[in-house]
Amino acid sequence: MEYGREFARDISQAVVGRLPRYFRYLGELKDEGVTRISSRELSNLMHVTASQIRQDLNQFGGFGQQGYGYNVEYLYSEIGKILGIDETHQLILVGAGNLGQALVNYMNFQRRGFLFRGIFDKNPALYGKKIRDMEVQPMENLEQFVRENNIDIAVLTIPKASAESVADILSGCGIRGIWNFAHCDLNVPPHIQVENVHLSESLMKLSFRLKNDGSV
Amino acid sequence: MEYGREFARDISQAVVGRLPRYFRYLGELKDEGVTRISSRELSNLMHVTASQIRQDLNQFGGFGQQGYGYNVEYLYSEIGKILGIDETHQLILVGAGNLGQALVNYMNFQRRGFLFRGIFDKNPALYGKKIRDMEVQPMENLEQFVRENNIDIAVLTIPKASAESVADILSGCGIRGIWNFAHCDLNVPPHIQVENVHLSESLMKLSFRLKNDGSV
DNA sequence: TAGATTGTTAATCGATTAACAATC
DNA sequence: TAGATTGTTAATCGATTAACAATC
Repeated sequence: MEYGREFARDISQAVVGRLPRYFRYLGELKDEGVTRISSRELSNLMHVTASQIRQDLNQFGGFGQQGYGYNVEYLYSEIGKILGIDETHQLILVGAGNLGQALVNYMNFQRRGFLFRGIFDKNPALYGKKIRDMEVQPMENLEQFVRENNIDIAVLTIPKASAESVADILSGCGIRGIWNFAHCDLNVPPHIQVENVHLSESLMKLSFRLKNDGSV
Repeated sequence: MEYGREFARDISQAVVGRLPRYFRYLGELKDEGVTRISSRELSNLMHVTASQIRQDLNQFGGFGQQGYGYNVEYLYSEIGKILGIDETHQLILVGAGNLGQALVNYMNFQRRGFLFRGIFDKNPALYGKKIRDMEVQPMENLEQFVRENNIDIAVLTIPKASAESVADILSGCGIRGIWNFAHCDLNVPPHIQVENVHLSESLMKLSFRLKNDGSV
């Protein structure tokens, strides 16, 4: 089956947020050689209700079979398609600091078809530095590079001060999504998708729970 | 005002998830010298409803004043207390790979009172390596170090294969929270808080939106 | 005081769970 | 076929928004 625009407009963020986790569990089951699983078994494994699993999956179609359950390999592959990771994505890194370099060197993304094609930084001291077979380029090259290499996704690991202006440049040259690690929200046109990873906010949530839920 | 256990049990995750963002905006307003703000103004800035802001804040008390709005500095400081970042936290890093090293070198956490005290790895080649004035230690030292230094939070940047066993060790020696970057869910006793940062899942969500919401 | 804006209750909306008929 | 389990509708629950009286 093929997935795309037509139906997905009204998939709630709650559902989208759970899909990668289903994908992860199904991948592990597949690796363990499990061939079929019922929503009930999966619910025990994942600590969510079987109802929710069936409800979520049925947003995209009937992948199961009454009396049998779900074929693990098939469901895994279908969710992969829904998530769009049956296709490869072209990435660039903007901001070659510690975090940026760590992300580029992180092999797991490549395995899923997220391929880094270029690295940019405004610090001249880094120009030409090789990180994973790519040389850090000056920001001036950014626009042309994105156009010429059909880059889909820009990974933003720069200080918030410059994030907004870089996002503007990116928006203007055909990028489709921004994976934003800068500590700010980005204002971009609606056809550009932004996924934020706000690490300090994540740490603050943990801090809150330490203070409040901790040691009952 | 002091915050803590007694009331916070029933604060929903939705609210907790928004607190750090309020905190960020208020911090910026404070830095800009803004002294007061109404829920309506803040709502325009943050693109959420004024109702939600007032509703969220009133879970913790009445911080505003009718006819006036909220005092920025006061509200900022109160949310800081609610989040528990008026106190310092003692952290260790477990897993001194690229990502782990990047996190340790990231100064922003320190600014908020999250202080790295030790670094551990199971790779002997790294023992003694200095990262930000700390030497990488063998895993054997972990338990004693946590106890002796009153470590609150362990940052887990290790492969999923060893994550569960390390989480078990940590659970047993007085750690209170785990900031988990490993690609798996952790089974820990209920008094231990886990905050997951699943980077590949975040990237998959972006991929989904690229495929589905993209270019209307 | 009059105007503004909160704190809070009530109404709405959406997401989760339960139930069960359909069906493999 | 009988048993199991889905797909899907209906019921419940929780979160968001609207409204407004209280009050600075």
